[in-house]
Amino acid sequence: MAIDTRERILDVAERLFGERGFQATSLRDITAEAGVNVASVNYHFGSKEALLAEVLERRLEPINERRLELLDAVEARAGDGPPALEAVIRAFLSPPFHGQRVWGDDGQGFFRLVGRIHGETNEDFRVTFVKQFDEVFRRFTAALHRALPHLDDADMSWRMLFMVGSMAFTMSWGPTLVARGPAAARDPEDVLESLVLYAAAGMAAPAGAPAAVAAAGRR
Amino acid sequence: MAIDTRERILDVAERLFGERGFQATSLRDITAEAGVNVASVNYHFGSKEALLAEVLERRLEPINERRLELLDAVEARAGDGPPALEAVIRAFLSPPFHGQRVWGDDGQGFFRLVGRIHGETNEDFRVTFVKQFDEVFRRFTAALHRALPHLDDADMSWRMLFMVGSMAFTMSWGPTLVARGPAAARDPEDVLESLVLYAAAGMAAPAGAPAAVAAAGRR
DNA sequence: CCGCTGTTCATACGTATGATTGAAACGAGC
DNA sequence: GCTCGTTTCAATCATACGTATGAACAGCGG
Repeated sequence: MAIDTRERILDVAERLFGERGFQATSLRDITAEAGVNVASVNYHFGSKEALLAEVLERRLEPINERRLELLDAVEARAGDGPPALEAVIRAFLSPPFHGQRVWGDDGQGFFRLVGRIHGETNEDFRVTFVKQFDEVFRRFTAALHRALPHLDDADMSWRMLFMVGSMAFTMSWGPTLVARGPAAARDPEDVLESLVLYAAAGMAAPAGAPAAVAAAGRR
Repeated sequence: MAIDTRERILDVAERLFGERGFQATSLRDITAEAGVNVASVNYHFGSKEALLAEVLERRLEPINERRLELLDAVEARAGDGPPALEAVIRAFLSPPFHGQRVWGDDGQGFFRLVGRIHGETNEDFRVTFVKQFDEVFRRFTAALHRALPHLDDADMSWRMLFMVGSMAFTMSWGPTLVARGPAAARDPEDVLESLVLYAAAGMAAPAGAPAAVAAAGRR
């Protein structure tokens, strides 16, 4: 049995949090499925919230590292000129799609959890969660600004939100879509490609006019 | 006091579900804040889940109705030709943004709830939730297919998922972004406009090639 | 063989939850 | 002003939760 209690807990927690959500998963569900004692979670992690934090960090850290690596490469390739938009976006979007079963009909685990986490937990946790992405966001915002000089700060913020939204939503609902798939079953790699094309086109769209102007000129 | 217990419960529930999430909000929180008895929820709605369903339906129904109305108008205007892409997308995206305070620094209520709901609750609830959109999805899928004949079914499904993701995410995180706003404070109408432009450009992006081909031709 | 350290265990604590009950209060219609 | 269906209420139910406790256990250096 006891290969590594800690690891077993993390694995099961990742899967269950992903399948049912954080609040809806009890420590007893986790420990029962992992074949360990209830107390072991608090022994190893301190609390349920701390367990969640660790589950996320275990995966997020390498992902964000990889994002920065890829961005470094893209920027190096671009030299002094603006980086290639599609390449920047691919650097941001691809890491979560790699290195793990993304939507095996069972687990999905982390993939789905990340999608889920965006909507869940309290405001405090959101802040903590966002902190993990601080550097990533700064770097990518700067790179995108160079690639898309026609966007002001506000436009850029919103469009990045749109992009992350598509990604998060795909993670959360992708498995559902694939399962009940209306002809949508596809390789994760293809979906990633689709997402990159979509985001790149959206990002590159002409800057929005203020509402008043847009309303006047709309039709 | 008792203007209408039912309505008071719905209002408070909408706000609290939006602020804290479904699971994290207890019936006692709701009833205390609404100034009604705990038992009244079960009396009027039957269960906590049924309350959530009613909260959603109360807002979603008019929104989806409005979507279809707008789509009717767009299609009528197009006659036999393909409908205007941007107009179709605006018909889909605009209704949730209208007719309510969208991100007053307090409430937000429903707006945020809708964003939240996508990540929460169990798989069963998701199915029920999706059902409400059956007709809307069918109609809009068809319209988009006419506007974008170069997309196959799979592409279309995924891109609609991307679009909905941007929308849901904007609803969920928009208030946070605006509050802690890095220069992003903007009129909801402007954000909607931004979102429409982004989605229209993304939707109209060239069809994705299968991964193998894309990988070969990527660089 | 001891005692130490890190881990696992069964079990219990206090609290909070969603739901239910049966009686009280209300209010429209006769 | 009484009646009867509807609505509200305080009180209670069983259950589930996250966490805490203290004993048992294993491995190992001495």
